[in-house]
Amino acid sequence: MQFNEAKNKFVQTWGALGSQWGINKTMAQIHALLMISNEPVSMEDIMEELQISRGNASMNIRALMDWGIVYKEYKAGERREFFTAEKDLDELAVKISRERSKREIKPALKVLKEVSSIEANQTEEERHFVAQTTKLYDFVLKADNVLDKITEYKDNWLTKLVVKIMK
Amino acid sequence: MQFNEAKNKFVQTWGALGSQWGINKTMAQIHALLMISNEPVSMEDIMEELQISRGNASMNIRALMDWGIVYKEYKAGERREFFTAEKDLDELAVKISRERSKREIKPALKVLKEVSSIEANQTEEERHFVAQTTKLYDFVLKADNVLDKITEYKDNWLTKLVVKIMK
DNA sequence: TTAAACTTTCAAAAAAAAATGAAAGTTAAT
DNA sequence: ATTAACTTTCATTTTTTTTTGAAAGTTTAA
Repeated sequence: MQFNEAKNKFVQTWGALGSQWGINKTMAQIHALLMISNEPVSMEDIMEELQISRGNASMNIRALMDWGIVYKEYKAGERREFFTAEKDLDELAVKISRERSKREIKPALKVLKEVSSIEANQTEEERHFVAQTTKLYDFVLKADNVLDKITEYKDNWLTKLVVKIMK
Repeated sequence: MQFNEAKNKFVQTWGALGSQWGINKTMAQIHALLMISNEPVSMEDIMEELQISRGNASMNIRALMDWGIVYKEYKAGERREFFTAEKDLDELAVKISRERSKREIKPALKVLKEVSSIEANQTEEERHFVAQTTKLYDFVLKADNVLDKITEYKDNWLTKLVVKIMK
């Protein structure tokens, strides 16, 4: 396989994986592109490489920066902006975990707490609802905390986790 | 909050959470509905409760069964089919992990292995590509293995994990 | 201060994903 | 073997999500 073919395949695959996990394809592709680039890339180059419009590029780069996994860089004597991705994978995974927890898990937990706290003990149906949503709340809360603890190790959290599990 | 309001809120929230993680809304909503139901539910009832068409209900129930988290049940003397969800949360999480690993992670790993194995050491750009995709392959493989190990505990894996991490 | 070089925004268009519903298929009781 | 009761399929429609591109906004150099 040639370099260009491999590069393209990687970008496409990362994009598809993103979609499957609820991240828009272009956003994942831009991230892929920056991940494998050894130097900062301009918006122009991203547009060119992925064949996307300026608006699309701008919005998705912004989204990646909001996630904290892409950084803006300036080159001396250059007017335009360049972008780089967080290349440390431990750090990348930590940031993605934290964001998803904040944006999606925490709000869901809030709702689970609410709905599991209703006064409803009249019917078997209602009792089951409360029991099940309570279990779910406990489970999700615990999972969220575990994730938090794991990613607190920061450097090499994955390796440290492997060690803990194997012992 | 009333029971019906809470039930509705839970179903909507579970549906939204599904979307954010790449699972179609209706599929997640059907799952939510079955999770909180204390007895098997007919397709008719699912359609009625979620206000969806027969085709939509049928296809998404099928998808949930393919995931192994919803089961078909027969009631004595009843012609039509009823459905129940896997209600054990440890088991549910294990099944979802296994499926996502099989469907998404494993194929991605295959591609990562391919693209990181190209003979490309001419330019700095090519060397960086190989280095980065190799790191990514190692990382994803390790993460996938960790997930596998954790879910092998089966019963109470989450609690057991908490214990391991705290020690 | 002007203007050129660049970025962002957002209404409209396009593309992708999901839902519908009627026809085809299946099952099981008589 | 027939038919009523039910489920599945899939071409078409609808909805949702994503993308475009032109106008507005911003920044910096002269």
